[in-house]
Amino acid sequence: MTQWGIMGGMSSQPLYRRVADVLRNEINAKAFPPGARLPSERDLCDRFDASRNTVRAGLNVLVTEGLISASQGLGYEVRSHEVFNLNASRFENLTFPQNGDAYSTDVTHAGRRPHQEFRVEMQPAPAIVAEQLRVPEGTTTVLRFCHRYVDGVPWSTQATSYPMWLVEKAPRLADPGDIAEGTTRYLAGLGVEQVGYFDDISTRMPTPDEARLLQAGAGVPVLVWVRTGYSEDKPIRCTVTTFRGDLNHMNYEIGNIAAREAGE
Amino acid sequence: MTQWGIMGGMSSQPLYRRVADVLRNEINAKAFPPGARLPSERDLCDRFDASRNTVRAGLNVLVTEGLISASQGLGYEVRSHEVFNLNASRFENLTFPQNGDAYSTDVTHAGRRPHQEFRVEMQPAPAIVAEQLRVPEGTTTVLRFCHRYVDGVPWSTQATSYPMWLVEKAPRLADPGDIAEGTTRYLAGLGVEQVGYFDDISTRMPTPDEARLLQAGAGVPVLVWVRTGYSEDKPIRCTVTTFRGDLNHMNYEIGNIAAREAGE
DNA sequence: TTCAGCAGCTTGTACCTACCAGTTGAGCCA
DNA sequence: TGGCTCAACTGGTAGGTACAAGCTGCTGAA
Repeated sequence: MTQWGIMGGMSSQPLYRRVADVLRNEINAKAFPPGARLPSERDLCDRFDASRNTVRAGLNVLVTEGLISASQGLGYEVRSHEVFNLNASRFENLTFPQNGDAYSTDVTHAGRRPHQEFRVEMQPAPAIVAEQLRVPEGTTTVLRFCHRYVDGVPWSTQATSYPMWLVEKAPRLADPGDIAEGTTRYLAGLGVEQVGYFDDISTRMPTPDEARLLQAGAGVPVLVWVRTGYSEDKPIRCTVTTFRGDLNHMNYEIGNIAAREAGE
Repeated sequence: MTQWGIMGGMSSQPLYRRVADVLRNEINAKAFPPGARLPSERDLCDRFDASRNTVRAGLNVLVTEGLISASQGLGYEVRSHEVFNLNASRFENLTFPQNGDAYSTDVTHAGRRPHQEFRVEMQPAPAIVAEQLRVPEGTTTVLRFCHRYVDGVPWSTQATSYPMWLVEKAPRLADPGDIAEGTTRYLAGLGVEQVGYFDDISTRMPTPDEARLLQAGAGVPVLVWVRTGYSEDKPIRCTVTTFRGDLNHMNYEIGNIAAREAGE
């Protein structure tokens, strides 16, 4: 048996790291293509002449990196990524608002099946939202929640807050269920026109709640997209969207990129 | 001693998860504020009546979530986040190009100390870049690398690829070192004007190399920002920037948000 | 007074065992 | 044939041990 801490001499890396490195290289070299299963922990123990704990530590590195996922009874599987591109600068185009909501048309257009669940609540505004809407923290706002799925897979969760002064003008915001023509259109019909947005994009590891909702395994970060919509004189809404980072990219088009479309 | 698998009865959660949950709540409730040190593993063993392995498994959950970081000999510390906002829609403003490079002015403006290291190489274009520049994969391009620091902390790595036809027109692109007036200006002076951008933003866990370069501990995802610049008729450059996700947000301003600036 | 070195703390790596729990397929019985 | 059980795999959780290695402060010698 290998003695502790003596190390092969040729390598100063800890054993569990070497396990991770070797497997990572094999995965990247497509020796284990996406969807393939790795050998079992016990097999890897034999191969690397290491204990099960050490092999597990190595595999855990790859799980944390989002390269593989583990399931009890089945083994370790190489993750595959099929990303969805969200064009955020065209998403709710100011000059050409679509009928209905932008998400459904976008997903359907990509040949995939959208599904969404709505929920409406009145809640005190969290700090980040309050700051964007320029109301005191804790002020009541109307929150429209939305869980979105693509082909049955949880895709994103969205929560839009509207300040109370706007809800008084536009009472249907507080109705449960979707607003068929789209909220942007509904508000425009009432004389409240969105003339601009401010977007803030960040990333972090999901909270346990988010990981459960989005079915994001360990090693999958989330993209957090905060969009604040403005009328001529003040902010009118703040939408916080949380995406699974392994499934989504965000795109922005700035200026004239006619050359891009021409070439495609 | 607690017998294996029998569980306290009141809780079906594994012990290591309860350890993680309790500590996470205490951290979020500021019982351990950012920068504070957690009790040592041995102390936590006593507190939770668990083995060191189990406590370590619980702490590892929080490390993976990016909430805490560990250092040998010192203990576990609660991470603090001071984020830097990068205004990507103003960053290289098409109508008001700044003198010098945008990053330095942006960072200096925030009252912080910028530092960057340049490197120039000729390399075959990787698949993603080749697709954006619309040249065959593996075609030689000029790559300008840049490692950026803020207050001495590694902040981002940037790699800009220029197609060879452009380098023939603009030979200084292949010179080592910075281009003082900014590459955008230099190119504009040669009649190659950038009229638009396409941005692609994604997130993932860093590769081991990236984690080393950015000094990103476990549980810190990276933001990957791919900006392709277009002239009137074709793509002229592709910049891939990799940020530490815990230190950076990206902002976009779309349409008229005069109301935002007015209120600040 | 200064500083080298050690004691005593911390986490890191590595090994062992034992048992729980999910998945699958072989094989038996109705 | 259909359906059930069970054995044999998979990873998940939990306990233990030992020693390596990084950090800090005390202590004693120069």
